[in-house]
Amino acid sequence: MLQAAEKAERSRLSAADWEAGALDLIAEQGVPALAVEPLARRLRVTKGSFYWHFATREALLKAALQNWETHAEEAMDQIAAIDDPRERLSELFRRTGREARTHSIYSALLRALDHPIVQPVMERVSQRRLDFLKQAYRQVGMSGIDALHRAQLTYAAYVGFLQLVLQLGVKHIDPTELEEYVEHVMSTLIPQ
Amino acid sequence: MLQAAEKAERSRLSAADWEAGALDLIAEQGVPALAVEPLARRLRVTKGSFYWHFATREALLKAALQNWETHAEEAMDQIAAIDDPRERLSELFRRTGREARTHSIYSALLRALDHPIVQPVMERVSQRRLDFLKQAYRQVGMSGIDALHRAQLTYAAYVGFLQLVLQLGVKHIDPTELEEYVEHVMSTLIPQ
DNA sequence: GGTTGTCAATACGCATGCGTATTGTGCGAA
DNA sequence: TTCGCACAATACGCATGCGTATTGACAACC
Repeated sequence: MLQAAEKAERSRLSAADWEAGALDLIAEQGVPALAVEPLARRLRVTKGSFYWHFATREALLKAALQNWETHAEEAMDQIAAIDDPRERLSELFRRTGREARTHSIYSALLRALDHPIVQPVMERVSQRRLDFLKQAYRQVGMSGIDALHRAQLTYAAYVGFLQLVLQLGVKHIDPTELEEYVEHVMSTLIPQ
Repeated sequence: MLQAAEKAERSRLSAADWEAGALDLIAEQGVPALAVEPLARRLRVTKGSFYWHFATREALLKAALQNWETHAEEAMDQIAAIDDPRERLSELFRRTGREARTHSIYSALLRALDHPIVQPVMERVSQRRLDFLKQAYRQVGMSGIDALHRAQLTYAAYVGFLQLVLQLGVKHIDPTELEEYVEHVMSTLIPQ
């Protein structure tokens, strides 16, 4: 993180710097907080220069989400490379507890699902993850319909977990407590 | 629903009318969409009269959330009256699929968890529901820590489900398909 | 039938955000 | 050295939202 801050040291900014700063803002304060003037202040310039890089605020949002989506897909591909489906699911669950930034952005995008630019991105990412889960559950022996439902249940649990922990702080992310929770989730959702 | 619209027929409005209209707006477009001037237009008056009833926009939000919280508690109390814990959990799950408006508001509030007025309300409601779930799981024979984790998992699944269905429309709320999903969730989360 | 209380309209001032237009500046290439 | 490109600052106009101040209207009550 702080990608934006470090670049801000340099005298001049590129489009990539603005995109990184946009993701920082989204992660910290959500999509509605991504506004041109506040972001410009953050990057120590005025908004006058922003419009050299992007036509509109929406263009920046689109570009930033594109970056994030690519990053999210790469992370998925890594896990998908694990052969044993049970091991793959475990790794997926465990990673959810870590990688704060990626999940911060995901959580922020969840809260902006009604936004016309955010929605198609989330639709694609969610569908990929659901397919991923469904396939894994099939490979551990569940029927098609059961695998689909279990995938939906798992994904819903993931989404709700993010919402509750990252936003509400229901539990204060005590690492060992989190680990125990993840173990419970795995033993409940992954058939033996 | 349409509580606001029907009242709008009358010549003069009360604070309760503004609160009902506020909840309508929140349900339909989320907390950020609750603004004085748009709401006034909706109610066919100008904002000049709003400030006779409420000191600030925040005061309206607070009052509206108070109403909702009371309503949510009453709904919970109804289910809590069911003796058999398994039956109680089933009823809870099944109701989630219905009652669109209550859950629309809940979903909207979820997306506004960072708002200082929304947060304490959601914290209370969430804690009550978690306690409710935990107690039910204990009564069907789970240990304290397992019951807690299962309650958290259940609640996260509920929250995620709302987010995905109401906002993303991952599945288009086909009633029979939904029923099957709920059955899967129950058989997965409620121990036999 | 006049007075009062209750709601509503109008008209402000202020802040923030978007997008545009114009001008300025520094660094690398010619 | 100078020219020009790539970024940046300044200064607009416009829209929307908050909150205030003032005046208006209508019904109930005396």
